[in-house]
Amino acid sequence: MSTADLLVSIYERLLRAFGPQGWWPGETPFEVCIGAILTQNTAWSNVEKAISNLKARGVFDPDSLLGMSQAELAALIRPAGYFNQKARKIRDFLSWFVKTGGFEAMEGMETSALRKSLLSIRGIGPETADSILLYALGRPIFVVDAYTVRALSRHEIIAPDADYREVQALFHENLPPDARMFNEFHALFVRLGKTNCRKTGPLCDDCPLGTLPGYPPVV
DNA sequence: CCCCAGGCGTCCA
DNA sequence: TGGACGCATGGG
Repeated sequence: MSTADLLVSIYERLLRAFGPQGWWPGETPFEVCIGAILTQNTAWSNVEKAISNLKARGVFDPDSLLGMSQAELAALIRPAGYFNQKARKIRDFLSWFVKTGGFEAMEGMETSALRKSLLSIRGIGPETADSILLYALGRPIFVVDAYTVRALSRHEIIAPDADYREVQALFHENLPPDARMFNEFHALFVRLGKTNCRKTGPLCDDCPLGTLPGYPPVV
């Protein structure tokens, strides 16, 4: 079985097991950007609390958020954890966002150039940048996260210590650049990880991926 | 009490 | 380049 067929097979199994996930769990591209920063190494339930604090205050827009002090912002996003760091990250992102010209300007930028620009923002790393590209802007960029790496490595498709670029290349080089499919695929990895793919111990016997027997490690 | 969550920057070899 | 560490709340 080719690597491409293997990846498609995984996608189909996850989709059959869990159904469409309907990501991103936010209403607007702006909310995706803020959520992507807030969810860094943090449970989504905590991010929801932080975002609802901002909405309740009526400050969930670039100008209002930039208009308050970093300490005020930090207090509002406290439930999301790392609140001092994330307050600075949000401010740095929003400064960039305004300077760049907002979503209208971003739409006009080439994906690779936009990705580089996002990565130049302090606090925006590969996963956060790619989440914005895919889920806020609909670019065909595959998002790699801890769940993705864990699932793939536990099924011996990648090495446990494979780096971000390597894992992303596995998808980019073996699947058509379909943003809708990348969207659903990554969300399904998260869905899988939340219940079925523990860090250690035996593979779950009810794993939708089964044992995927006989596949040599790809990477 | 423990462990973990949809990372990232810094420091140091 | 890459491994260790700090950042922090809330849920199981």
